[in-house]
Amino acid sequence: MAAGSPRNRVTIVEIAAAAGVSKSTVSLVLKASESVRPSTRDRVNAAIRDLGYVYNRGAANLRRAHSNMVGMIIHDLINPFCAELAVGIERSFQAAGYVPFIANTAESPVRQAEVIKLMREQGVAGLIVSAARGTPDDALDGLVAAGVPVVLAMRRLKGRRIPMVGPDSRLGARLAVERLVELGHRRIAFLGGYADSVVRAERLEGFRTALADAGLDPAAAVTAAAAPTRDGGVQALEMALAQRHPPTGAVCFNDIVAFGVCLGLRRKGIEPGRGFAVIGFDDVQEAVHADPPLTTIAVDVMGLGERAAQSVLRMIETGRNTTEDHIGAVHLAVRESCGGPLPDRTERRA
Amino acid sequence: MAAGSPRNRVTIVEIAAAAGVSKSTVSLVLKASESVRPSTRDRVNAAIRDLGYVYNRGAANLRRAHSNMVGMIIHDLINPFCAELAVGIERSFQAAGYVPFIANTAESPVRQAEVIKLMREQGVAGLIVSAARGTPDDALDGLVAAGVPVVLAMRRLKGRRIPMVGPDSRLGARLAVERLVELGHRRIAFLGGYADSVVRAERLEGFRTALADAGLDPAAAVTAAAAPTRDGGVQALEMALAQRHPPTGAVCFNDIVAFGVCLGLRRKGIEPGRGFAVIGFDDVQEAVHADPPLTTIAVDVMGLGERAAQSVLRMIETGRNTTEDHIGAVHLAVRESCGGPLPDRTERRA
DNA sequence: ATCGCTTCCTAGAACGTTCCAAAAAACAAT
DNA sequence: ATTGTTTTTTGGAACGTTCTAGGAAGCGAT
Repeated sequence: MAAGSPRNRVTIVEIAAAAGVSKSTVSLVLKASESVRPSTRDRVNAAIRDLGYVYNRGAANLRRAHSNMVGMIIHDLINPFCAELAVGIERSFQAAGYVPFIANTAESPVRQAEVIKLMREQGVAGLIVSAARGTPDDALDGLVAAGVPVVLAMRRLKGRRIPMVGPDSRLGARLAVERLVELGHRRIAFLGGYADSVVRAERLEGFRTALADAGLDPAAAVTAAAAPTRDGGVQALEMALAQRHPPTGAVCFNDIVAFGVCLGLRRKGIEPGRGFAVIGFDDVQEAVHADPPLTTIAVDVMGLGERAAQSVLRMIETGRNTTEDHIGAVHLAVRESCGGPLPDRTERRA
Repeated sequence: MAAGSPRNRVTIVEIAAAAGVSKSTVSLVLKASESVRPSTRDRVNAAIRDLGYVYNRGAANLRRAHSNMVGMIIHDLINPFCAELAVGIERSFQAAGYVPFIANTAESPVRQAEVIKLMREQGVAGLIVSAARGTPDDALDGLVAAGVPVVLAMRRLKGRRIPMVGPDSRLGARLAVERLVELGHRRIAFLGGYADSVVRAERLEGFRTALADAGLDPAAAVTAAAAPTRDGGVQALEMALAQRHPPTGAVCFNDIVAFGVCLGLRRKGIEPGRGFAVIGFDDVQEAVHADPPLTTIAVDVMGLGERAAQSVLRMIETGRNTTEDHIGAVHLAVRESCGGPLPDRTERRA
């Protein structure tokens, strides 16, 4: 029967004794080896069931080349975009027979360093890191030097050849600008995101070149940095509207900022989508349910997560470190927050 | 210098050799023992730094009574409420020197069983489980029989004496009803949540007794079950409004449902807070930023998470299993979605 | 019977820590 | 110097697996 006295686990040797075989045989049964006679296998499995045996991975990892544990370090789990990313990654690892563990750093590089240390001590076979803001560029050097496969998500580390997966920020920003230009806007702002953010720099670059290509002056465009939060969106909007020639539409750093911008507009009596066009970035699940539904750059987060997981798995299995990035496709999901005609159905994701 | 050939880790013995001491001494230094002479300690630490030693918890756990790893199993990480809970729990464990790992089950009991098995194999010292919908009542029996400290979050398991932490659902629902009654509402609905949900049953019970205490007929009140999502909120609202005597206000299963209800109202040309009163439950971070800002039952998620972590830690440290529940305090956060006068400042959390 | 060949099973040495018991070193008091 | 006491240090046996090499059983052919 189940049980077993608490605090004294059943081991492989006890199973061996109960089944009348050696511990080696039990080990073979555990890894579903071909070369053990069916009758023996059944006897062992019965003992495993009867004694309530629990496999001890810690002990096993001591002998094996690498564990089956992988880690994902997320810079802000409360952010729905990150949560979706984490879940996408987790799913792929799970499917591949690895055990994924999530840790949150809440944008603290200090905390991140601790978590990385702990993951290493725990013996992770690979790691996906969505780096906290202000992460020093050498934060992962130890890990990489030790040969642990690492893939960065979203945020790059300067001067390091660590593979990275993320959406095509430049193209996304360009698509947003093109849409607004098409709708007749001439004064377009870029709102939100921390000024020191690498991702923001990329989106801003796409924004500016698209503006130039459309014959507009990038230097004249309002760009307001602010925290990538709803509050930040409100602030950025206020900054933008306080200009001499306020913009008539905005590309936002991400959806959360866009929500804030919509909120700020309403507070000023302006209806998003009618008096002012708003486009977000990411296409989080709420975007389609927002009021008004948010026009945004859809990035297929889950797909990005799967891709990151695949990269790590490949590195683990081949033992070789890729340096190849994966820039995910993006597309414009047209909804109501930017005005203009709508597509046939309000779409969601590719 | 850093490095060390990949795939061949530095061990305690090598540190010992480098520092000219025995491995026992290195072990003592690692656990910051008092009884090692400072000069020796420094020598060892220098060797640790120079050789790039990484502690191997797997090996250590083999000898020790229990590991320092704790697990949290969350039924839906994409749900902001759950994410906030997870982060709160994580923080407490971290502060106590334990290593918390998050796993998401996406409401799948099958997945949950796998995850629990993996956590056990990994040798967790304790576990916090926010059970997936449809979890069989015996899902944790093995864990409990083996003496692993477990605390349930939010959802109880029938017929088991496993401690649980969660908000005071009955009181919360009552506070919401009392508010609406105070504002003059007579036909109040309860919207959203799966019909088979234990949490919903509790909230519904509080809703009904409060209604009865206010002299209203609980049996006459509309209660519409639906998925606890924005879409579910929209559906539940439609059901409610289709009644012969439609309600004039609603207590919602949670904030997400409430957001859906607000959305549905707008689509019908009704302004939440003016034509129809909406009260949510949980007070997720978005509630205060929603449009209109959501009146809701604030539950202090982070506090709940901390409390859950404390319980597990106590069980780990004392080796005894509590069976004591913790029902967290709740209070009404009055904002605009229910109409009526506002407090001085739009508040957030206790 | 003995020999080869499979097929199935096993002893025992790892793996990197912790911890007990006891040795060695350091110091203080004679 | 010797002794006693306290402070430091150490050998070596665990812990629960995996894995290599080889042993035992079974079986058909000589």
